[in-house]
Formats: sequence, structure tokens, C-alpha cells
Amino acid sequence: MLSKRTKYGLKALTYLAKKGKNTPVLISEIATEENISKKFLEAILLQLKRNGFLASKMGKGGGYYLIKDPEEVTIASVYRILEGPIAMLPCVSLNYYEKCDDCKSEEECTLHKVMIEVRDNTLKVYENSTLIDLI
Amino acid sequence: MLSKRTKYGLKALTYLAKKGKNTPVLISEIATEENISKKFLEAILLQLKRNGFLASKMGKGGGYYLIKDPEEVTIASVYRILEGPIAMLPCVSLNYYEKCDDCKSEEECTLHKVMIEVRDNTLKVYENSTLIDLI
DNA sequence: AAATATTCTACTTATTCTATAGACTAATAG
DNA sequence: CTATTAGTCTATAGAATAAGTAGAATATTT
Repeated sequence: MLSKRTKYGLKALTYLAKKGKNTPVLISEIATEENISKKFLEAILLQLKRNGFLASKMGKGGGYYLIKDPEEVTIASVYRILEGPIAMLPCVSLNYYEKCDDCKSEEECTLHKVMIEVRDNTLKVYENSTLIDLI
Repeated sequence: MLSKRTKYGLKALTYLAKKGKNTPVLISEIATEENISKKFLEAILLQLKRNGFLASKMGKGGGYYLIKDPEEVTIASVYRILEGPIAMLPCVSLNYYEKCDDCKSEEECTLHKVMIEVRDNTLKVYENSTLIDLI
């Protein structure tokens, strides 16, 4: 299941994409409109800012705004920042690969093949949908 | 990502399937062979027993054994017991449906459609693979 | 310069989940 | 009866989740 962090993050990005690139929107506006705890959202937006999706402006007339083209922002890229690996096992992750400590080898691991199949299917969806599709 | 609970559960079921239906195997044997903490595995097997996948025999010559045909046990059914919903959001889950508290309506939810697509893709894989495929 | 609006930072809290460990109880086979 | 094995119950350390509180820093307007 998606964490609320990722869910809220995607919703906020979609909201900002609707408003258009480079148009500052208040955290509190997004929080109210999308029913998100303001403080929690603040942390999420900050994380998206640090990772190059958003920028912000302080003071009156400030807020957060999208600095990428909505059609360039895939769900996959947001997911990896906010949620982590898309794969179901570390040993089948493309971006966060790690060896499983309980498996003797990946060839012997009975789950390996199925989980690669799941990953590929999921990835296809996440890589091919962008903020444009979510609007 | 899969919890270790689910991963270990699937591995244990596969191990038992290899040994054949109705052949008792020691918890400790599975734990050693699959590099799983024995106590943790105990809890997992118990859960699978309560849900009708396994049965157990106490005393000498005892152990856990499969009581379903391996080709009947889909990954999806095990996943739902040990991990929970397969869907990424409560509101797109078939077996664990719940309304999202932050969404006004499911039609307006920008994530709904994509997450249904992900669910359907994942489900196709999980429903169509059984213990037989894992062996 | 002061007032106001807004994000930024740090600290704290409550709750749940994860992955175990230990001790004791109950059943079964020989 | 005894050895073997699962069952039950309790505890726990650590991490993650989803916030809440307080105030500092920065920008704009007056």
C-alpha cells in the first residue's frame, strides 16, 4: 500500500500542475483543498523541493510552484523519492538493489522470477503516467 | 516492498510443497534451510494454519504440512493473508475496500484510475502463479 | 522601519509495525 | 514415562508513520 506521504505528494504535485508551472500556491491552500495535514504536507513539499521537482518563495505572494513540465514528471520518479523502491524485493529493484540476506543465490530464490514480472508490470504503468495524466 | 513475513511465508510454503502434501516437516528444518528466524517462522506458520493452508502435528514425527494442492495455492491468496491488500490504495482494493478519508469522491480522485491499472496488472501475476510455479 | 505573510527548522508525541527472544504448556509417539 | 515437537503468552528494541508545537528566517507591503 502507498504511504500517505506518497499519496499526498502526488496529489499536491497534481494540484500544482493544474495551477501551471511557476505559479506559487500556498501550502495551506493545497492542504485545505486536498484534506491534508498542513504540517505533514510542509515536510513532503520540502522533500520534493530538495529533489528538484518544486521551488518555493517566502513572504507575501509566495508559496510552492512546479519547476518541471508536468509531462516530464512520471509517477515512478515521485514514487522513488517519497516511497522508495518500486520493486517488491530489494534483490529485484533497479534503483535500490540490495542482495537478500536469506537467499543463497538469486537463481535459487523461488520468488525472484515472479517478483521481476510484477516489477516490470508495475513499472510500465508508473513510468508511462505523468502529472498530465493525473490532472 | 514485501514484508519479511510474506516473503518467509511464501518460501516456507514452497518448501513444504516440495516435500509433498501431508508430509510433516519440522519448523526448525525450514528455518535452517531458508535462513529464517525460527520463532518468527513459528508465528507465520501458525497464521497460515489458522487460514487453512497448513496443518500441524505435535510430538515425535510431527511438524507442519501442506493441506492444499500446490497448484491451488496462488500467491495472491497468501499475500492477502500475510501482507494485506494487494492494491496500493484502500479505495481500489477488491478484498479490503475502504473509502479514502481525504478524497471527496472516487471520480474526482486523481490517483484512482492509475492505481486500478496497477492493481489489475499486479493481480494478474499473483492470481496466475501458484506454489507449483515457485518450486 | 514596522507589520504582515509565508516558508523553514527543530523538537516532540502517539501509534503502529517488524522481527525477534524466552519461558512455559500441551500433545504425541515409542 | 520420556523425549520430541508445536502452541501460547509475554515482552521488547527499534523503526516507521503521521502528525503537532514553537519559533526562526525571509520576503513583501505599508
